[in-house]
Formats: sequence, C-alpha cells, structure tokens
Amino acid sequence: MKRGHQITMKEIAKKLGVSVSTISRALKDSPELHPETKRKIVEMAKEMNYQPNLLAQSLRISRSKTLGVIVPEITSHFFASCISGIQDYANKRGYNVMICQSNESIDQEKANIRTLVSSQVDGLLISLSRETNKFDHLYELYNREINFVLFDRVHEEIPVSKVTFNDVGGAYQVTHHLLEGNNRRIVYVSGPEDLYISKKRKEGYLKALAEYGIENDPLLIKISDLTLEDNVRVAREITEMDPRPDAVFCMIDPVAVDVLTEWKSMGIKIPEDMALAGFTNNPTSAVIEPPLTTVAQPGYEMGKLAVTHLLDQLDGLASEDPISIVLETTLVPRKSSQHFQVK
Amino acid sequence: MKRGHQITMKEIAKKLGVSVSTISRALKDSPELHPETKRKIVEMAKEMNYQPNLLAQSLRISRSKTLGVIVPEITSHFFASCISGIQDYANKRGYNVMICQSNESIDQEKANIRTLVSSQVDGLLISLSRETNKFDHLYELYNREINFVLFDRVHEEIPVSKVTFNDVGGAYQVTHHLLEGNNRRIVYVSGPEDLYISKKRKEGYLKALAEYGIENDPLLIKISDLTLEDNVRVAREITEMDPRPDAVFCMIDPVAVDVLTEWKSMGIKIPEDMALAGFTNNPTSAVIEPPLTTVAQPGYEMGKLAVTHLLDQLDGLASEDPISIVLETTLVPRKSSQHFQVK
DNA sequence: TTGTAATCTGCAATCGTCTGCACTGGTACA
DNA sequence: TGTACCAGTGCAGACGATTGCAGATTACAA
Repeated sequence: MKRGHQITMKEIAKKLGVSVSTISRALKDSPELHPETKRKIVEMAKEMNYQPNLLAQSLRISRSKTLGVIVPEITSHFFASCISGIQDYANKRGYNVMICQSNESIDQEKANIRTLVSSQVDGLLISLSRETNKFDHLYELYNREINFVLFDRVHEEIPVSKVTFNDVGGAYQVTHHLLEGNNRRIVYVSGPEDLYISKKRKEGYLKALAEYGIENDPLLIKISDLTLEDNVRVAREITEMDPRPDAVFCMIDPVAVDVLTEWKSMGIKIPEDMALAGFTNNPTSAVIEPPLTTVAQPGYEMGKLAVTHLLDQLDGLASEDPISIVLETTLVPRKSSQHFQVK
Repeated sequence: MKRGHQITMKEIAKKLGVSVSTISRALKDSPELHPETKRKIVEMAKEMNYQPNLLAQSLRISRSKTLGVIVPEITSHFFASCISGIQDYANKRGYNVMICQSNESIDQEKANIRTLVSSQVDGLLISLSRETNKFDHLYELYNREINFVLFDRVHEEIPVSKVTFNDVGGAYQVTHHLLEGNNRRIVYVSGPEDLYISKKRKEGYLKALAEYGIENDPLLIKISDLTLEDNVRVAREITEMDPRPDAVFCMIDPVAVDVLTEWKSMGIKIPEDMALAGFTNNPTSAVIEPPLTTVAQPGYEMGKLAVTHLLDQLDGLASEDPISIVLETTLVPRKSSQHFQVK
C-alpha cells in the first residue's frame, strides 16, 4: 500500500543543519531569527514542498479549526444549500468542515456527534433528525460545554443558539394566500406531530384561518409519515372527503409533489378542482406542471448565518449568551393555487 | 468563550493512582493486565465519559482515518448522491469524511487539496471542476504517493483509479432512442469542449448517428457554457435553424430543462414539434411537463464504489495498480421524446 | 583583556496516545 | 539460598509543531 510521506520540519532541519525550533520560527516569520537563515529555510521549505501537519498543530493548541455538521440527509436540496453556505463561510474564516448525515435516525445522530466530538471539532452545527424526540445527547453536549448551534430542525427548550425560519409566518402567508383565493375548506397535510416544523406550520395555518373567522376543523388536518405511500394515501383520502376541500397546504414540497402527481393520475385538475401549495421551494416545484405555489426558504443564507454565529462565539466575537436568529420566508405564488373568478 | 474540556487518560490515571500506560492498555483490552485493574479502569472511564482524542491517535499512528472528498458543487443532486454513498460506506469502515466543494473553480480545487492533505487525510476522492484543464496538482499528489481516486469528472491520462459512467454508451443509448423515434436531424448541445463528459457524450452521439448512416454535421453541434443565458441562446438558435431539427439531445438535464422552458414560452410543442432528451436523471426531469427523457446515473452507487475501492487500496485489500470502474447507465424514456406516428 | 549587551539558536517540555522495554514482587524448583 | 520465571505495572520515547528559557556567539565599550 502506498503511503504518502509528508515532509516534516525535522527533515528540513536535518538538511540545513539547524534545529527544528529554528525551522518553526522561520516559517512563522519570527523577528528573532537572522534574516539570512530565515530566507534559506523558507526557500528550502518551498523547495521540499513542506506542508504543516494540521493534526500536530491542532493537538498542540487544542483547537482543530474544524467544525462538525450534522444534517438529516445531504441529498435534500435544502440541506445541500445549507451545507454549501456553511462550507463557504467556514472556509473564509480558515475552518474546515466535517459533514455527517443522520439519515433521519436518532441513533445515527448520536453516533455522528460522538465521532465528531472525538475528532475534536471546535464546534457543531446540527439539524435534528425526524426521529429525534429525546434530547439527552444535546444536553450532554451542553453540559460538557461543547459549542453548538441548532438550525432549521431545532429543539426549542435547550439554551443554545438557534437559527430557524419563521415557520409560523410562512405557513400563515401561504394559508392567507389560499384564503384570498376564495378557498375556505383548507386541508393541512402535516408530518409527524412531534416534529418542530409540523407544529410551527400548523400554528401559522390556524392563525390565518382564525383571522378569517374559520374555526379549526380537526378533520381537515391530515398526518403523513412523509413516505411516498403515505403521501399517496393522504392524497386519495382528501379526494374522498365530503364536501371536498377547496385547497390543500402540504407541510413540505415533496409531499405536495406526491399529492399533485397522484391527483393528476386520478384526473383531478389543479388548481381548478383543488388548489395546492407546499413549503420549501424545492427546484422541482418550479418546473412541475402546474408549477407549485410554495414558500421559499433561503438555505444557503441559513447555513451562512449559523456558521458565522458559531464562529463568532468560538472566536469570542459574539456573546456566549444563546441567541435565536429567525429568517423570514417568502411566498412564491404559482399556478397551483391560482385564483379563478368562476369556480 | 466556552471551551469544552475533554477527559484524558491522564485524568483517569490520576484518579485511580495508576499510570497512563495502564489506562491505555486497559482500554485496548490488553491481556497483560490484571483483570481486576482492567475492570476498574474501564468502569471509571465510562463513568467519567472518556472519549479518546482522535487527533492524538492519528498523530501517533500517522493515519487519520479520514477521507477527503472534493466535488464541484454539493447542491447538485447528482453529487449529493455520490457524497451520500461515500459517507455511508466510509462510516461503515470506520472512516470519517471531510467534504469540500470547488465551486467549479480550479483554484478552489487546488486550495481544497492543499487543506485536505495538510489535514492528513488518508486518501482523496475527487471529481474535477469544470475549469480544470491543467492537471499538475493531480500529478503532484501522484508523485507524493498520496492515494486518490477520481470519479465522474476524471482526467483520463493519469495512472490512478477512476470510477466513471459509460458516457459513450449512455449518449449512444439516448441518441439511438431518438433515431428510433424517426428523428434524423438531431442536435447535440454540448458543454465546454474540453470537458470530459462533453467529449464522451459526443462520441456516443456520433456513434449512434454513424450506425444509421448519418454523417456528422458540425452545424448540429451546439456549445453552451452551461449558464442559463447561454442555454436560452442555444434554445433560440435551434428554433431558427433551417431546416429545423427533429430532436435535441442535451449533455446534461439542466440544459434540457432550460431549453424546454424556453421553448414552452415560445409556444413550441414537445415532443410534437421537436423531441428532447437530457442526461443525468435529475429529480426535476421526472416532474417537468412533459417529463424529460434522460439517462439515469446512479450517483449513490458511484460514491459507494469509489470509496470502497479507495479504502480497499488503503487497507491493502486491493492491488495498488490503478483500475477503471465503468458503471452502466440506463435510458429513461419519457414523454419529451415520445414517438408519434404522424409527425 | 575583560565585561556586557545584543543577537541568534537550541534544548526541553507540551499536547494525548501508544508500546518496547525494564522493573518489581512473588512463586516454584534445584 | 540461589536461580529462573511469570504476571503485572511503569518509564520513556515517539508522533509533529510550538515556545519559554537558557546557552552560544558576536560586537562593542570600558
């Protein structure tokens, strides 16, 4: 097996007949050194293509300049955007990033935290898995005084910094939009009920209904486990409701896409027969036919803000007191909820 | 600033009044130790929630059990899938993964390699940026005997292992499919010409044409720089060609999506007026209207194979001689290329 | 010639973990 | 009583980079 051998200071030192400390000082441009010695060393280091061993440096200063990121899944466009933002802004500040996916499993999430902590990351950025309904592992991090920031899928109670979207506001916006389109019987398709976003978006949905004097009808709230099969089940159930609802607001775009696809195959016309809206603004939603009304969440921005705040804390630029950053969402009205005068 | 303090062996040693070496041996379950001592130590370690410092371990054994991954962009669904595969299979074998994106810039790519190497990754998985047309940085890795595997966007000449798709075959499949649909004037929309996949897919396109006795007409090959604007330009130019082509094969799905969107806005019917096909099978392509004929590339599988081979090399399970793994693609015929008897 | 400061360089310890070797104390046998 | 052996434990050095302090060299002044 090939073993890439890295040049070390020791080797430069031997070649030049000086001590390792001198090499170290020369490369840090220390003023104590004779300029000529320094020049020679720097030259030789370049020639030998010396690259410092970050592991050794990290061990010595007890800081790895590495952050850990845990997301439910990388292949989701939204999380990929977050990662992209995190990555870019971490690099800008000289930090590397180790990324893990929990695959929506709490056990995997815990395992990820363990390895990242063992790897001596300086801080963590975590978006919780769907399964995560116990939070001991987070409190353990907290008690061990390991810096971390929660984003998007957060646990509200724990006193650490969080970056979230105004989910209530976004759901309000989209429900309000549907109401303005003269829809009155509006179904909310929720994910598992203990999910943070399920709760928040329901809140916004109910708030908009309340403003229109519509009282909460529990029959209009459907719960899907977010699998394709269950989304299809819900889609069918909705068509069988009597009277049939005017509109459907799905907690996330993928659910709306499944519903839309199922309805299309059943010959139901959107938005003529029923209006439809989602949440997230996945790339898919723009090109599907009809284009899906949704709520845009800037993932890149979220990643950027989360990592910047974490680094500010690490570098002592931000107060240690946890803060909560709430990003606003934007309604993206498209054809799937278009209002027709004659219904 | 909070500073998470990790328990070290030294602290356990002090608490138990034994030496650090004894702790180390106990935790490695060394047979030299008295079972009772061992038991006590293991117990105490658990109680104090000891976690080994991977940095120190890595430094000592000169292996970090970490791999570096460089992709052009994380937000692309295809690369996200690759990463997901890499991640899963690396973890299964006890490796962590550091991910970087080059953002299609060769300078960023070089910088990423530098940091990852400095971070002492045991190996690298690289997919080249669009800009990469010089390969010195790869040869440098090669000369320094640092293990790496290229995937998808590879440089053919360098003698390292590569994992690619049968791009020629895939392009042949899709062109053949278009030809079978009675299309004869088929445009190939290529990306920048020095891109690996541009060349390969063109090869497959020409091969299929040749089989049908159609000679290569350079006017039917359009080149886009893959930006939205340029894709739109190409889309328009195609409609102005005289005689108008029967079908268009775009090198990658996003180009086809842009073309399709532009044509729709121009009132051109697909596939009635012109047939259209892409390559990659992005999620978007399935839901766009009309659904886009394309070629499926299993990204997760590619990531899995690439990382497995790299780890096999690292662990001495695979020969050091570079190999080339070629994954087959699958034609996904959809409505955008549907054949109509009466044209 | 000696003293002293200024300049330059090396030693040694440190970070946390691992391991070859040496040491201790006990038992068994000659 | 001496020797040999064993289990059980600790010491010290290594991985690579950094840094306070001490030591060495030089130059210059007294």
